[in-house]
Amino acid sequence: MAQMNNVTPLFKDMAKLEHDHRVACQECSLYRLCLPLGLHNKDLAQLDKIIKRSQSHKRGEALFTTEHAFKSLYVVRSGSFKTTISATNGREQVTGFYFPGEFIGLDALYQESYQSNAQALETSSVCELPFDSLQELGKDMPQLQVQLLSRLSKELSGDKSLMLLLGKKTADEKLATFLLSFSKRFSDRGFSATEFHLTMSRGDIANHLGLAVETVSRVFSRFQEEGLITILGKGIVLRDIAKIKGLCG
Amino acid sequence: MAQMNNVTPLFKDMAKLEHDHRVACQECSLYRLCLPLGLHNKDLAQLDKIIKRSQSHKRGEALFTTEHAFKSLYVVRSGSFKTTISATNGREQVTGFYFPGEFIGLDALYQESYQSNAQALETSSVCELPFDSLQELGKDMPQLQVQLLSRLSKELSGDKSLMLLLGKKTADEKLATFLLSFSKRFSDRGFSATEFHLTMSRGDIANHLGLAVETVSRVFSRFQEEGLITILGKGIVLRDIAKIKGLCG
DNA sequence: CCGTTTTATTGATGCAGATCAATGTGATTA
DNA sequence: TAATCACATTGATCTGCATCAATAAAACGG
Repeated sequence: MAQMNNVTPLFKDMAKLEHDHRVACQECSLYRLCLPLGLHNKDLAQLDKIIKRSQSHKRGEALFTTEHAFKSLYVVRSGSFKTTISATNGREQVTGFYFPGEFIGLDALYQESYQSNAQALETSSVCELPFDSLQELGKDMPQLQVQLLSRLSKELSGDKSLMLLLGKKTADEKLATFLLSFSKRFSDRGFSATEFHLTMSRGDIANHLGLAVETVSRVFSRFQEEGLITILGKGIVLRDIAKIKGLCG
Repeated sequence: MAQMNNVTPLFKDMAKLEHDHRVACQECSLYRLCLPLGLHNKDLAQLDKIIKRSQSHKRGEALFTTEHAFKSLYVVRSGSFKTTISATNGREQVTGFYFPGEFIGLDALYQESYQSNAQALETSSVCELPFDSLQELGKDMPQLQVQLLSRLSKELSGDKSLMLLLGKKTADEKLATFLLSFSKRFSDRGFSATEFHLTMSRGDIANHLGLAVETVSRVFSRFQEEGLITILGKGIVLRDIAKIKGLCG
């Protein structure tokens, strides 16, 4: 944990924080953001046993797709991922971005089949939770179930906000909201709330927010002219958070 | 159950199906769509004990709002509801419509506070599940937890599809998708897949799909001209499901 | 390191759907 | 059953953002 709180250099992003893949939950820097929160030591040890700590996934590599058989839930360990779903005609929607400590695959529980595709945005690693084992474990560990419910509920709540964003907000509001949401998530993880890297492409951002790439570029440029932010390629500095907040609608 | 499967008259909507508020889960016509599915008799009896079967809510009445203290989850028993969230500036987004057997309030679990407002669209009733009791019960009833997880996951999955709809679909595609989703939900409940009542206003539909009321009206009218549907006020007849499917994108 | 490809920016134009406006229709109440 | 009110339809106009087009600047592979 110390590891994370001490590191907030300019544009040092989370991918840099790779650590030993085998470190147990107790020692993991993500502990306080992650599933095991609130479990007793004994339970934690049991959970620890079923977790597979996978090798890293390279940028662009799929963690899973809707074609794969459902087997596991995943928690991001380092790096970042995006999830997408596709319409029959090939159009895609980026349904979410995922950072360390966040769950991927929760929408697969119902039907026990992946409903989306998950792809690494940079070199990233995950903790794999085989669903069978997790369910088995859950039978004698109500606290674990509660945690899972809580995670699902949190994502649900976030998705409802995204519906508001997609359905009712202007391009400016969408991007302001997007920037603040990232700011919050980075700062929750011990990083700067005002300076960070966007690990995804402008295309991914645009897609996620229901905009065209060109619009994202233009709005970012204008925000910069207006002194709200500074853009350095994928790096962003928030210069006036108050004003950005005012733009969220 | 018989009750529901036998009833598919033209435009007889679900509100008409009101039944004794005190009927137990075992005898409830919604059993096979509802939470208790898969519970043993003994567990079911226990669940039954904590459920409060509320009096009916009139059209427009709030089931809960974000102002209320979180206390319970709800399952629609008869009628229908909508949920909304509001932006700071007063704009609202209709985040969902809910029919018998469907859960309301799942996004409140995380934070244990209601994140949305729920309102009856017609005279409706619910089964109230006090969260404390539910959690208590869940400790010795893993199957119940699994059911809850499954419900949450289903809603999550639906919301992701809605993100695709809101972010990437045209007005025609949105409305075609909307009509088919309702067709499916009605037919799942033993009603006609081709003839049903829309219990919500055009405004609610428009809002939910990220459109203006006028657009909804216009597209419905054009769909009618093209022989896809027939409109009789709030009543809808789907005349060419295949073609409507083709329009969903 | 250079050539190639991908991604991002900036400008010019077009259009789907919003907004504005007027009228119609069905519900509710007295 | 008329009066009122909320909701729905239809037409005319406007606009935010998409799309098209042309560079520019990174990222990548050899």
